[in-house]
Amino acid sequence: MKPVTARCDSVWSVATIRELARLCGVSPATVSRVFNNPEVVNAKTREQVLRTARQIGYLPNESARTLATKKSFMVGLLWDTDHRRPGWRHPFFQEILIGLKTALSGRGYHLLMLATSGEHTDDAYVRAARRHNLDGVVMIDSGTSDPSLRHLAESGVPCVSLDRPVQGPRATYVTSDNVGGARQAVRHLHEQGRQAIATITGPAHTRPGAERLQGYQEELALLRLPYRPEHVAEGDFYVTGGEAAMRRLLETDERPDAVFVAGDEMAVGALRAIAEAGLKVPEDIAVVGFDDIEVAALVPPGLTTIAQDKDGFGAAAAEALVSMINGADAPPARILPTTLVVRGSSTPSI
Amino acid sequence: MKPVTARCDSVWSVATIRELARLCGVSPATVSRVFNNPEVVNAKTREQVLRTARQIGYLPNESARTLATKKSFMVGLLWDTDHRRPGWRHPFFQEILIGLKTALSGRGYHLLMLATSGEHTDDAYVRAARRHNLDGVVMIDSGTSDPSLRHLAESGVPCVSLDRPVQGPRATYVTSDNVGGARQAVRHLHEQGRQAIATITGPAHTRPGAERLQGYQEELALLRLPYRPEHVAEGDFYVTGGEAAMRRLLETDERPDAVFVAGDEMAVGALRAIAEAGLKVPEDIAVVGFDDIEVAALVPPGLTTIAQDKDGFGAAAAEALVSMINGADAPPARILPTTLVVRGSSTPSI
DNA sequence: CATCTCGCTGTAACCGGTTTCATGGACCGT
DNA sequence: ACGGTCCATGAAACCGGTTACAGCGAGATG
Repeated sequence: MKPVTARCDSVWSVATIRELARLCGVSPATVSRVFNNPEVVNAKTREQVLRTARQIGYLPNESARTLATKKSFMVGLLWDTDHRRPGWRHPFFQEILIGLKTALSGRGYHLLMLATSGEHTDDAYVRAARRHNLDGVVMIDSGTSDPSLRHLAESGVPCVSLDRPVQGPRATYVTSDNVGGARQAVRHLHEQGRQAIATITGPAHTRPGAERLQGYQEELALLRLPYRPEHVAEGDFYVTGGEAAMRRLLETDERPDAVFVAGDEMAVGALRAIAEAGLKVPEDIAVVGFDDIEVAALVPPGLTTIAQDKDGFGAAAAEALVSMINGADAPPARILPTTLVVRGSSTPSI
Repeated sequence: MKPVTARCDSVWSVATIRELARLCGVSPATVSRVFNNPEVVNAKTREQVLRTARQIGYLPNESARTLATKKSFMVGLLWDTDHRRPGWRHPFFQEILIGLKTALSGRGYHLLMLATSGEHTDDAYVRAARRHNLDGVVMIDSGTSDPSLRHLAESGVPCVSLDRPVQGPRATYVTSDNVGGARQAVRHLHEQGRQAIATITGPAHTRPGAERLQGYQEELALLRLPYRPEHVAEGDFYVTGGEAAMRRLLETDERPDAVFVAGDEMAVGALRAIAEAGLKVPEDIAVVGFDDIEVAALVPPGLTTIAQDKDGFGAAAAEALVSMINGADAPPARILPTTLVVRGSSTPSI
């Protein structure tokens, strides 16, 4: 017997359905119908049941309900915030989370942030998800081992992944138009008269990192600007990585006069490195970030950035998930458009 | 019949305990024991059951388990992120959330972010919490109506509230030493030679708002500095409120040479208002914030601030909760110490 | 009046676990 | 050979809902 086991003799969930039924002089089945199919039960009985239920504070037990119906009205969030992998302990996802919660909440679904209960195996999350009869799953940073996740996605559970493609009968993903956004950024810098446009990328193995680099390259080509490998520095999506990457860029033979940074956190680091080098933004170097997280607006001179539709992420994820839960096939991936937000870091006029 | 109801014919939760039992030629009871009291079952049978379980991918159904044991290993998060009340859609709580999740996760508890399922009554959260056999509850911004929350707290469910006192047999709260922190801030400003120290407070009806004001007043008195009501401006804990409040302070007859701002978000707004007025930080006005959220380090010239122990919040909340879940009485409130973090906004030397 | 329909309700099985209690056998000492 | 422990296990009730199916009475129809 585990010593941890608790004694919880509280008034937690008082009345059962049978008790309520007895008080009303009806059968449990009728009470159940009052709550699930109100229209099939006689108006008079229905009222009486509802009244009595209110009086004794009856609340249906969701575990029992889930057991019987196999619907939990819970959506799992697979998000490694701890251990080894840096995960995405990133402000962007924190900002998304609330939107996601709100969107799901509005559709009647709870959001379960799963624990791995100590067992740090690769599929701990997946196992936890399956145990709980989750109606669906949202995955943030599916850095979690691909095999087990694929297993999850392929098992038919509705899955929505953020920023990373998944395959499965009921799986889809939502992401921003990273390529297009990067191109917007480069084009904007070019329109400001910049010629030597460098970039700081995310880790190459991440999807957004790769796509934003691709957009950068595409737009350079389109604008017939030369592509210089030494003007590409890889960061880590965080401030320090951006700072380090910027320093490297500043040491190159031909110093860039603009830099597209594939994440606002890194852009803040870049700003810092530039200031440290005694250079001015935007006069000496223009900077454009990506994400439009809160700091972007707050850090002087104001960070021009490619805004991701953060509320859109949550909304799109919730919508796709719920439609699949209701039996629809997996909708195509949602690629959310990005918006250029011009602030002081790219144009002197502001 | 609701049209929303879904068809989920997937391989979700395949095998039942009886099936596994049959395959092993034992009774369901034995299988159950293998997972819950491994030591009481014969080593040989145990191994065989475990092996077979692995083979067929058996996973116990948590709903059934919860139904039988009344333990869900889930902790509810009561957090109004949406509707009317501005709630605390605040970066500080986003930063805390991850710590909380991690701390609970490490102790084997899942975190359930409850939906109010459309019914925007005051006790929607409370009702939702009770239905789910939650082992405990964490409340962020208990702006949710006091009566229903009190009901919850008094019903014996382990409750931990953040930043707001609660009463109940199994209820406690964790908060920062707001009074002490505010005093640190004022003292620090005084040590920098400032004499006219103003303050921007949080909304008066919030606990942290009130306490930080109190600390400000106490320390002024201790330092024998005059208390001027016109040097107290109320903000809303967000950037815009801080900005507006600062403008008001700048219009007062005797312009302050320092300001203690009861929240970093507001402090950023204050910095902006000061810059707008053509004044310099820290030369003309020194600024000290509260929270030490991420922006504090990033906004020039660096915001001196009173750091709250964000990881400590999550850890303390999880610890208190779990101890109560395990049957302990409510531990006394945890008042976390704050730390002065000196950056450029209060001292020219840095 | 017999029968058919329809609206409402009850009976009972079931969802998938846990747990109490009883039991059977092995082993021990006398 | 016998009674007493102890260990390992099984039978069955239970947790609190849902739901297929059957039944019943009232009103409509032939």
